[in-house]
Amino acid sequence: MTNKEFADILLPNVKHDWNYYEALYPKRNLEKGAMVTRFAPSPTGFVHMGSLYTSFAALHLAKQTNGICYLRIEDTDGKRTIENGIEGIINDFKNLNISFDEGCGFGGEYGPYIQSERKDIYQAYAKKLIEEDLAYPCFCSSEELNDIRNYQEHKKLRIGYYKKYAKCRDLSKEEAINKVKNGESFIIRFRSQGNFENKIILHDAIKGDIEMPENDIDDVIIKSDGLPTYHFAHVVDDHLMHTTHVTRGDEWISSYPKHHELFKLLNFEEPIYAHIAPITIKEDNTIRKLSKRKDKEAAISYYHKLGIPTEVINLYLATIENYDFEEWYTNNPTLTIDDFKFEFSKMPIGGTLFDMEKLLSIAKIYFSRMKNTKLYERLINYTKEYDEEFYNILINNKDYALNILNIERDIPRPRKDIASLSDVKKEFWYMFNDLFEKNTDSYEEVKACEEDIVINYINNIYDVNANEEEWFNKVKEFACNNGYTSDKKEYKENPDKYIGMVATFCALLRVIICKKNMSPNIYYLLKYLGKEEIIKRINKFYRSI
RNA sequence: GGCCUGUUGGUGAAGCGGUUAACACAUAUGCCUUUCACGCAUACAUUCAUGGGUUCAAAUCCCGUACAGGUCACCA
Repeated sequence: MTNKEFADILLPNVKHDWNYYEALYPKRNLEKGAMVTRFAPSPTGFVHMGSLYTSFAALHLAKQTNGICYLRIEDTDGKRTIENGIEGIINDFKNLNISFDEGCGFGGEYGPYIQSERKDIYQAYAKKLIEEDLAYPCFCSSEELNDIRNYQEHKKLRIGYYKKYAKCRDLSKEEAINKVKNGESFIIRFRSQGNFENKIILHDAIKGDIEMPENDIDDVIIKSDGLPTYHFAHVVDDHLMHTTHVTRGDEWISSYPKHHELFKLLNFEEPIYAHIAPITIKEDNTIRKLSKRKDKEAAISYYHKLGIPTEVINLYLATIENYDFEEWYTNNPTLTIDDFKFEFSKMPIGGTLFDMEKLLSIAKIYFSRMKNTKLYERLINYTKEYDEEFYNILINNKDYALNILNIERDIPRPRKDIASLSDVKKEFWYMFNDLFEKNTDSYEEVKACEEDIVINYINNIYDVNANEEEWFNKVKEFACNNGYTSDKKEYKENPDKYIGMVATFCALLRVIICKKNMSPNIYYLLKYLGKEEIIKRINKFYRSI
């Protein structure tokens, strides 16, 4: 029996031979240096921080080299695939405004991009290996495999299906065919040519050179359901789709020797690998990968609810992805992530602890650079979904709201007190009369003078049309004539002679207006509120003390 | 147990044989200011997990130890 006949019996329903697929997927016509990358998730859940982080690198590198980044679905394990998993992933990316150049849900010439639809392709290449005597059927049951394993463990041997422990490796074709005819189920393993004593080197784009032993394990390539294992699918797909750079989690490093050998046995050119360290989290003093199941901050929806835009998440991911991104970003306030040149060599080698505080601080910078019109627009979209009351107020008072949002914003060093869209209300609620009336917070502590003084100031001194400098000079003059001083030294020496400093008077005005000791420049607050409302608030304040 | 990786302040992180050990977040104090914020300044690693070795010189190179992480499936 020839090897070809043997292969035909083992894998009988293969439509095409591997040469067909080689011709079907010709080399890509891209400019020199263009990277072809991919993001290849399993459809086991929604897109989260971790997947975003990994896809982020692939997307950026492809984009900045005028290459291609595609989306491939790795669903060769039917048991783990969840319902609507594939649609879920595609929708998540679309909602995040992330678009792949090609792939599942995005079109392209190198599909199908769903592995379960590529069964014939994998089998064609498995047949090639069988024909070349580089793969063979294995009939071992899981019990037998366990026995081998236990024996190896007991004898403190290296664990695995290799050399003399590979029971089916030396089965003759006839023996194998008999078993097939008896209806015994089988899988296909590749016949490793490696030697554990030899060393190979993984030239990783992120981690540098890593030396490890050559693979000598006859790993499974086709499972009993006819679908490939990850290892085989990876090698076949990335060859056929002409991936130049494989970005994936660093948990794959230890299977590199297998992949290396498969590329060699199949005579494929090996891509460059970039193994990405995970984003981690500390729990009970141990460090583990950020988990979409356990960690609320892993879910993108968590940020959506808070009103933290995806751009902020991207900025955060960029700062951990390349160590010099953050500095670049602060020095280039007008540029965006797309203008930054990412490099594999600047990615972290070890896992990075997730830092919410850092993310929020990035959010503050992001919002501080945003124009009031854009902020308003974002706010409308956000409150429409999460805060109907505020939404209506914003819609009905657009120009006013725009003014409020612009306080200390359109200046060289804008305030940084908004980290999320939900913070806007927390920051500015008191500037909306409806919200102020409803508010039940108590006034923060402040040193008050007689009510008459404040009323007198508003009625007779305060001028809505004054500019900031005139306004302040008048406040100062008025305060000094009414028991306050502007002389710090003098005040320190004779504190009892005065109600306080000019600052004390301003603090009083602030608390009267917004109940809080912290707010943007009072000049603007007074101006936008108007005399009538200010007087109302003064009355309210003095009634409360 | 085998194989692989990492260990620099509260956190991230630069550093690649000679530096006062960058920078950012956080924290604290001070200055500025009408308040808060912004901004500015200062403080926070006498030292780079640890023990040895190489060297005139080591966070940086080598070896051991400890700790942490990954991986050893018909899961990806």
